[in-house]
Amino acid sequence: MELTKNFEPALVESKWYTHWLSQRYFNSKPDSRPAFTVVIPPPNVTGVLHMGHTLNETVQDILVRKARMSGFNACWVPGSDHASIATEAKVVGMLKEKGIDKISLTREEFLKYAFEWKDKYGGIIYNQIERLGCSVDWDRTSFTMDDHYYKAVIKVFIDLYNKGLIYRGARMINWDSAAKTALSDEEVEYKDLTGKLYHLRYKLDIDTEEYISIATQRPETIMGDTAICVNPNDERYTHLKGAYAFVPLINRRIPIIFDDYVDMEFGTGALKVTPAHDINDYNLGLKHNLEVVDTINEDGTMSAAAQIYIGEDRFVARKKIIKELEEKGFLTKEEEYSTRLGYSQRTGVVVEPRISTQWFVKMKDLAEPALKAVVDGNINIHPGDKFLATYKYWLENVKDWCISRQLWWGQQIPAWYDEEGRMVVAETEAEAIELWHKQNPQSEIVNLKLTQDADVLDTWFSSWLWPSQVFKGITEPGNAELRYYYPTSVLVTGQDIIFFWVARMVMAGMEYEKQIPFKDVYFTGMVRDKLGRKMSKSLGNSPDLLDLIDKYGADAVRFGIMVSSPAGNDLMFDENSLEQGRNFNNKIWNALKLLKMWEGRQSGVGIPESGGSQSSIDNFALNWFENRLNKVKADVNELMKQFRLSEALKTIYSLIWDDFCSWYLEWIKPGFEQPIDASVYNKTIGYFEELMQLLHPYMPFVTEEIYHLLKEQSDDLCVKQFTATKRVDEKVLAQGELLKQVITTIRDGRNKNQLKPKETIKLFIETDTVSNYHSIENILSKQVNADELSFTREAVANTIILAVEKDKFYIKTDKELDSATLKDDLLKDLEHQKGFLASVEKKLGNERFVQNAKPEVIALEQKKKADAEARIRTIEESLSTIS
RNA sequence: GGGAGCAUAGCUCAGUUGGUUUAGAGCAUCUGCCUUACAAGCAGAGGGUCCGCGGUUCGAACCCGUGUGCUCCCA
Repeated sequence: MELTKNFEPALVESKWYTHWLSQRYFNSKPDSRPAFTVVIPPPNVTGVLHMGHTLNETVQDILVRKARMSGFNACWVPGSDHASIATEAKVVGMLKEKGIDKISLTREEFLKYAFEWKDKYGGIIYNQIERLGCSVDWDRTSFTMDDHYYKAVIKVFIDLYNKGLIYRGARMINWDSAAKTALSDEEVEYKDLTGKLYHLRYKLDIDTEEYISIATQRPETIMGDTAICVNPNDERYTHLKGAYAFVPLINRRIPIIFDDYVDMEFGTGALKVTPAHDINDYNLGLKHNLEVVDTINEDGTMSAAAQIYIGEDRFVARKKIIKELEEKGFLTKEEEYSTRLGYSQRTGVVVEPRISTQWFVKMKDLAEPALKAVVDGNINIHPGDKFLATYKYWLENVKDWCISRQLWWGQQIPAWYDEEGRMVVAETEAEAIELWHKQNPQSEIVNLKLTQDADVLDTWFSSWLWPSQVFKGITEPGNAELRYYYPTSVLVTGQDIIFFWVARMVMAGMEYEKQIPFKDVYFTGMVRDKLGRKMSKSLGNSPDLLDLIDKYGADAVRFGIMVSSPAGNDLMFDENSLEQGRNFNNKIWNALKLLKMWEGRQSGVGIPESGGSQSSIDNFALNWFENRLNKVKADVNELMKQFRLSEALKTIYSLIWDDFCSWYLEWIKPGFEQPIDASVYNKTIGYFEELMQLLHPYMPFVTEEIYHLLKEQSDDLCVKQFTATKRVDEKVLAQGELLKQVITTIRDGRNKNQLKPKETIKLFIETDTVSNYHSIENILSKQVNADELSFTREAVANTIILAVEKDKFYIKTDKELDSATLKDDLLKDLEHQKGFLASVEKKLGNERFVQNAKPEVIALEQKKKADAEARIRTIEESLSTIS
């Protein structure tokens, strides 16, 4: 079979993904094996996968594939959430393009459009997950608006309401005036910026022409002022007890009130109180029984209550009001002021604090078990040191969660109202009517008409049930699948949704399953661009995943993102690392091509006894590589257990590229057109298979392809089980390291003396331990192109002299040597060695060191000393032969 | 304003209870190679005041204090 010059991913990827699916390798059913369960954090249906998702999905696939190959029944559930606000905005936009106004539709009609939209665009992310090679169980794909899921959300709402953990009330909430809905605290993003502080004077209602000045950032809210507040200890204002002032422009008469909440130092020491538009003012208003005048409509325009600029946008109105205040002499001063503004995470508009009747979840009781689960170590957070504190802080200071949204796309709140506003909470209208009658037994109404609450629930109020409801844990409590798969094994997600999702999932898990939802949480970092900016849709700095896969191949993308992704740290994404991944593919591909060349040129059976130089090479090479492989397998297992996936990948990369390709294959490579020993060939194929297996979780496509090209296979790598690691012979590994070091040192010596690769040398070795070299001398001469190798007891004249540990190497060549350079190098080395020796001697000469240090540490220092002394002697002897 | 984290080679990062031959890797750079698997490659090399200062210790990249700079979370 003719193999292409380079590895070509495109065909291979679709071929194997289709094959894996047809074999149903990714489908899971409960059986006698232990379960390894992962639920995909639901990306929302509005988007495409950005690099952050790519990292997440790759990490999950690595863990899942590794588990699947290690005796676990791996179950990875894909899915997406309905993203209430974002999706509704997109659907409204799409309708607008069609000339349809949302208001002209009924809720049912609108939902039909929304589901159509979801079916059309929601599939994009699934296609991307597939292209990445993710081994998810597609039969289990879940969506937060599926029928059973909808029911679960409603059931939980009713349950929490009946437990008194959900209540309805008027509170100051975060209002998104673009989406026209309430937001939770977590959906508000604060940005620091420089604003302006306007000093305004309010005329006092007294006989003389006297004013009181206040400072505000929001002059457009003055029409909502219902008091001016000063500190009772502020002597500037004590004479104003019981006085009134007039709001500029509209002349409303408002009282001067006294409260030590006001900071005397800030601004003018007088505060305008606008209870409808500021949370602190609201609280102040409650305390002092102030009127609430809401001057801003739900779309962010001025309301009739504002009396002026009615219908104008709040920011336009601000400009006009400032101008008018200035013209009429109320504006006395403007100053720069650094402040913080809240923006809606979903629509980007400035969030308006607004008094509104909404539904809330009481968080305190739910938070306690969620906190305990993590503090007690039942859930392990990785990297723990970094996020444990954040998690704890949030739960210890958690506030009630506003869960109602003034939207249609989502689970409609199961609360029902009669004409007088009396409310019952029930799943269906019929149940609601029944309940209403129970609660109002004296009523004689026959044809009771109830109206359902128009609002829907926050998307996160459905996502928090995810680990349990994807197995129908809420709707069919305690079912067999739930018992098998729950708690899930590990949750992989971005640190940015630790509150939105992780903490709340733990709450829901503890409340409904009485159990943690997952054993480990692995937080990936944020993906940033080369300039360190977070990749985001709005910045447009995230590359398109499918483009990257087309350009480099899925394996290379997976490699690139993992190799630069230390656990929990942000990663600077650079296409450079994908190139490295592609090159790695080719390296492996070329190793395959080399083996294919040998396939038809095998000789003999079994390794011959000592004799031919190649067979002695083979003996050592096989022995060494097998040990090396087992060592790395054990290391990789350990690293992966600790979620150090990036390091594990680097370890495998180096094993394949350096140990296997650069060293091992070169050692066993037969001479030009020479045959390879059949048993060596077969063992090498076996090693190659194991390497592919080790790498498979990271790079599934190229490894599966090569596994099948190596030889006729009866199974697929994808489900091939890892074998136990064997004991490692450290002595062989050490000998291998010595060999590598000697080869490198001699090659360096050759280079420095400008010996061309083709020029042969004669190598003399002076060593106390000749036996160390017996098994490796043939490899050595092959690798340094020596046509003669012998051992010597004394220095050889007119040679390049090199040293590794206590052994000396003399390179004899026909070429004239540059003795000056040689001498310089030796002198430099001598200086370094002497410095090193001095530091060791100083340590050993320190009485307190000898007294306090552990014996093995002292022994080590003594060995360092002896070695350094030996090296110094070698160098000095060498110098004397050059002179 | 409160809290957390980070600072090691040009870049991105390892460095696991303080002692692993006076700090390691990948990428980038430089030198030499079109050697028959691979130039998207091979063989080598150079490159560091472990952020500054102080302390603990026989011994500090590592522990403590402090300063500076950056990032994130919360108000």
